Amino acid sequence: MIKVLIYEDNPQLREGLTMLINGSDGFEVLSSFKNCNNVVEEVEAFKPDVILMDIDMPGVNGLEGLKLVREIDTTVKILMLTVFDDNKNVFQAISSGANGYILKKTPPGKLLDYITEAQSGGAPMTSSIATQVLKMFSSMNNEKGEDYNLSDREKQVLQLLVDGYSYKMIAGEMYIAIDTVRSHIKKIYEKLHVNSKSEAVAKAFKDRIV
Amino acid sequence: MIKVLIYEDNPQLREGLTMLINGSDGFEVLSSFKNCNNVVEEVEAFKPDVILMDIDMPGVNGLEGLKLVREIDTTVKILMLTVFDDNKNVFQAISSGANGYILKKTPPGKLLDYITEAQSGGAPMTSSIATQVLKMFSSMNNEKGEDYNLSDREKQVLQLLVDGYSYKMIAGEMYIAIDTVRSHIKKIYEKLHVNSKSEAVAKAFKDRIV
DNA sequence: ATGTCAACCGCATAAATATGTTAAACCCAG
DNA sequence: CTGGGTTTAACATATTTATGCGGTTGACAT
Repeated sequence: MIKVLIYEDNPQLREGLTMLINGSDGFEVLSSFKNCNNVVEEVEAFKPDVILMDIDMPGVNGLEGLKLVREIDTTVKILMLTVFDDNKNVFQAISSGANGYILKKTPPGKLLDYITEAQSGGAPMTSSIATQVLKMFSSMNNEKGEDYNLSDREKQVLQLLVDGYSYKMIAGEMYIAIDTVRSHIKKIYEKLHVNSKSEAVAKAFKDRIV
Repeated sequence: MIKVLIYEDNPQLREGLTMLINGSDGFEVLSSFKNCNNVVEEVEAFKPDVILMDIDMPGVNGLEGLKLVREIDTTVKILMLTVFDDNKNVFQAISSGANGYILKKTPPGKLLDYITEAQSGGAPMTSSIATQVLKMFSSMNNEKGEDYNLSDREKQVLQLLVDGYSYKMIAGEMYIAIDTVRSHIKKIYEKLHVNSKSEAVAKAFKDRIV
């Protein structure tokens, strides 16, 4: 018997979900709520296996609720429910520890599958959500920005700058004169189109030069 | 009719997949190969809708094959097939632009669903894979290191430093005196245990304060 | 009421950085 | 062998940054 808790502000949908789940063998809705205002106490009291959590709710919304629950319980499975496959929310939810992310238009039969899947350690996702997740991932690693074609020596200097070295320390580290360090850095600034050390460092991080 | 190309070194499995797919309405296997040695030419010649790509193959393996195909065709759907839900490979594959990642133990019926799903823009994943993907994501964003408990104003100053502002510009932007900016920055340095602007910027990036 | 803390501001000085110009030595490709 | 890029280096100067000290105000908690 999978014990479910529901958070959903729309009364019709809340009732519909409750009936669907309660009417199916092996599932039981412990209770349902229209917001997350007391989510911590409720989860502690009911000890559910799976939580269905709407994203858009008045009061404490689903994303905040998710974080609150995760602070006190890292094992309960949490399925986020939403109408839109909105990039920002998806990212937020999965980095906060949601176990799955499904659209409300999911057919009832599928929903039960998803709950079961979540309960047994899976990560159910509507395929449009999964697509988003993959896109995020590949964009995170493919945007390696322009190639500023820094020379070897310049890359080395930039690396030391990023590590917090002063000109003097770089000169010492690289066995060259401080004026040479200046020369290199000026060249680096030209190539990166910046004009201060901290801008160069920031750019190095952003464009993953380091 | 969804046109499929198969790359799989095991002859039994290759034949099995071909028969399964060819024997189903709406699917057609254009051809199948035991490695990716000529993958570019083959994809260009057959113009498939979906490619089933095994990961472990002698010669050019599936991950390399994936990259090669993506260099010449960014629209064909590529489903990776594997025996293990190995973390490293999953990461590699999705950052190289795979559309889905499924285990070989997937039942035949499901496999056809997955192919259809991929063809229509979805991102089919076995649920164990999906779990991995979510885990990767949350681990990437939860390691935010210590909390340096910067005040609101200090965070704001740090943000502007990261954006490459000088003290003077920050003063202008925040409508405060430059000496106040100095005060804030000194406090920030204390809290972050650094003693230069660029170190602070680097730390801001590393610890995801920004 | 008293203490703490964030936020604000000023003055002074030393150190670091940014910018400019110039130039020798080297290697590589056309 | 000539032009281009890299690496090295020096000199000069203006600006920015780092650090020290000091201070007022207002909010908030004990």
